[in-house]
Amino acid sequence: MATIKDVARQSGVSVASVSRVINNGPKVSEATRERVNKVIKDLGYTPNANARALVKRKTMAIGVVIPELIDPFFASLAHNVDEIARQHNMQLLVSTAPHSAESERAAIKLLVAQRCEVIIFHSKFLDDQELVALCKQIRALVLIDRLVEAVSERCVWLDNEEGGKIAARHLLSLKHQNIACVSSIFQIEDPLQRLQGFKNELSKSNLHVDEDLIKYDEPNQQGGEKAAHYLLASGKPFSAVFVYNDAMAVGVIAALESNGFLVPDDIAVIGFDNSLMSMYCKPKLSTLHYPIDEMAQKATELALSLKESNQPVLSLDAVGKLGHQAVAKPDMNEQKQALTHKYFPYLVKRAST
Amino acid sequence: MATIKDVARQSGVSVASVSRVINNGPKVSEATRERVNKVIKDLGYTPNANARALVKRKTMAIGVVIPELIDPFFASLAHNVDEIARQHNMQLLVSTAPHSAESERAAIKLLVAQRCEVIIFHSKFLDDQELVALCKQIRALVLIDRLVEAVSERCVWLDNEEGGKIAARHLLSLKHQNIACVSSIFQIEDPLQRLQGFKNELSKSNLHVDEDLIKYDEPNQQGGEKAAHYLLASGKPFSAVFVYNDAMAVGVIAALESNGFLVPDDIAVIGFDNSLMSMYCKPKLSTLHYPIDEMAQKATELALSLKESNQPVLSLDAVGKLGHQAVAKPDMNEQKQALTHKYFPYLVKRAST
DNA sequence: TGTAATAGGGTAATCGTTTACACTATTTAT
DNA sequence: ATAAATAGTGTAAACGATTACCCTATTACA
Repeated sequence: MATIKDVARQSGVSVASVSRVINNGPKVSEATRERVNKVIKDLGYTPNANARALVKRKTMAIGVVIPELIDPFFASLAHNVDEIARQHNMQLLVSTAPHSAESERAAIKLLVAQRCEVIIFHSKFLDDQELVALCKQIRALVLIDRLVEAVSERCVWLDNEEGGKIAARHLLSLKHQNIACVSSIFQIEDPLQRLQGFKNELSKSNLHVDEDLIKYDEPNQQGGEKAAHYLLASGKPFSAVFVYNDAMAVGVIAALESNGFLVPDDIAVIGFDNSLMSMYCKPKLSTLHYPIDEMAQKATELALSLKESNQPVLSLDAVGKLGHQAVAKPDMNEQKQALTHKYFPYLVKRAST
Repeated sequence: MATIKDVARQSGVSVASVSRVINNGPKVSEATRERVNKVIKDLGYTPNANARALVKRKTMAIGVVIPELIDPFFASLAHNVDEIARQHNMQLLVSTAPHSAESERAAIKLLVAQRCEVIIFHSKFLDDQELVALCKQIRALVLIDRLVEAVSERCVWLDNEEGGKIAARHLLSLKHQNIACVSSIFQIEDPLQRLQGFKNELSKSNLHVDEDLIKYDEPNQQGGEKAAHYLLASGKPFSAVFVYNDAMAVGVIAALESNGFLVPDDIAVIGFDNSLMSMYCKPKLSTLHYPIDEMAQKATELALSLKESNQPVLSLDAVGKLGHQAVAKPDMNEQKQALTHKYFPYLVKRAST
C-alpha cells in the first residue's frame, strides 16, 4: 500500500507538499499540485485515516450504539444517523449492544478506543449516574430515546407517558370499558412510562386496568401472540388492547383472530411506533407515531454541534439554531437554563380500532 | 485522554511493560501486571485503536457496503455480518452506497482509507472488471449477492434464475395461464435473472408473458402499488403475479384488493425474500426464501479466512472447512480449481397463492 | 563454583500522517 | 536600491502505540 512518502519520492517533492496537496492547503504551486495529483492517481494512493486520526486527534467517524440492526426501529435510527454522517463526509461506526449493561459498556468502549468523538447512544441498561459520567468524558455524546435530568441538554427523547395518555383518550372516546394491555418483558423506561400514562389517563375517568389484563412478553410478533393467549386464558372480558409496539400488536391481532375474534369489531387494538408493518398489515393498525427519523437526525446534528463547541453545556444560542421543540425548563434549581430535546408521539388512526 | 505514557509514568514502569500488560504479553511479573492494571482502571485508559492499527498494520474492523440500512434485507445482511464481527471482537464499519457506481466507489474508498482489510461488498453498479481489480487490491474482499466469474471464489451469491424457475413451476402447477410480472426499476442483475428464469420455465410449457403485463417500479411497497395499478390499467386479464420482492408484493396485494380483487382467489401473488413482512401480512405471502442470513455469515467467515491466508486464491483445504454448498467447477480453462459459493432459494407456500 | 538459561523489564525505532518553523527566491513598497 | 512581505518548499517533531533488541538479576545445572 502506497504511503505519502512514496508519493513524495515519485513526484520529487517533500511529504509536506504532498500533504498540502491532499488537504487542499495553501502554499502549493499549481505545477506541483498537478504533478502530485498525477502520482496519487498512478499509485492509487489513499491517505491512511488511522495515521491522520492519530496526529489530528480526531476521526471522521460517527458512532451509533443500538441493541441490534435487524429491528426496523433501530435500523431506522442507524439509517438516519448515517444520512447525516454522509452529509458531513463522515463514516458510520455501528456498535451493537444487545440488551445488557455490560454490552452497552463494551460498545461504548469500542467507540472510544476508535477515538470516535461523536456518538449517538441508545442506552436502556446503564443507570443515570453512569451515563452522566460518560457525558462528562465524551463531549459529543448524545443520548437518544432517554431522558437523564442531569444531562437533559444531551438527551433527545420521546414523551412516552403522553403516548400512553393519547392511546387512553382514544380508547375512551370509543367507549371501551374493559381494556387490556400488552407490554414488554424488558422492564425498561419506555413500556413502564407508556403504561403509566395510559393508566393515569384512564383513572381520570374512574376506569382502571385490571392487573390480570396486563401481560408481558418479548417485544416482537411472537411475544405479542403469546401475550394475547395469556389474556384470553385469564378468562376476563376485554374489548380493547393497548400494545407496547406494532410488532407485538401484529402478533396480538393474529392470535385474537385465530381465536375467532374480529378486530376491531370484537376487540380493538392499538400499537406504538407507526412502523411500516402497521401500515401494511390487515386490518391496518392504529398506532402512535414515533418520530424516530427526526429524532435521530436531530440527535446527530446536536452531537456534531457539540463536537465543535468548547462549552461544557450547549449554549442557548447554539440550541436556537437547532430549531424544533427544544423545551426550556425555567424552574430548575440551578440558575443555568436546562434544555431538553423532547418529542411527542401522535395518534395514527387506522382500521384496527 | 490518558495515553500509555501516562499509565507508564504513574505505575513506575516503561511503556513497553504497559503494552505487555495490555496485550497479555509474556515477561511481566504478576506484581507489575496488577499495579499497571490498577492504574489503567484509575485513569480510565483505553488504548488508541488508531495508533495500534498504524503500527500493527491491521485494524480490528470489518466493513460492509450496502445501499442503505433501512431496507430490511440489507439491515439483515449487516446484522449478520455484525454477529460474526462481534464473535471475533471486531468493529463493524458500515459504508452505505445508494444505488450508483460513484457512491459504491466512494464507499469502498472510505473503508480502504480506514485500512479496513475485511470487506463484505454488495455491489450492483460497478462492472466486473472494476470488481476484479478491487479483489486483487484487497485480499479479504468478498462480494455478496453477485457472481463475477473471474473471482468466483470470492463470491457468495444466489441463483436468481432458479428462483424464477421455481416460481414459474409453482404458478404452472396451479394452472395459471395469464401471468403478470412486477419487477424493479433498477435494471441490475437480480430482477433480470429472476425474470429470465421465470420466462424460460414458462416457455418450456409453451407459455409466455405478455410484455404489457410486466411493469417496473421502485422495489418497495409504494412501487408495488403503482406497478399493480399499471397492470390493471393495461386492461389485459391475468390471474397471477410474480413480484420482484416481498415489499413490492405487499404493495401489489394492497392495490389489487383496493380494486376489488381477492387474493389469491381472483389473483394469486408470489413474492421473493421471505421477509418478516411476508409472514405477517394478510393474506400471508407465498414467497421464495432468500437465505441472506447464512449467506452473510458465510461471506464474513470467508473474508476472515481470506485475511489469514497468504495465497492469492483460497485453497481447497480452507474451503472444505467452510462447509455448505461450495461448488467446484472442474471444467475451467485454467487448471486451478475455481470455487463458487452458490446458494439456492426455495419456495415458501402461504395463503397468497 | 562457574556458566548458561531464564525471568523481568527498559530503550528506541517504527508505523503514516500533519504542521510549526526555517529557509530561499521573488515580488512589492519605499 | 534596499527592506519587507510573500510564495513555495523542506526539515523534523509530534501523535500513541508495538516490538526487536539489549541489559541485569536470579536460578538451574554441571
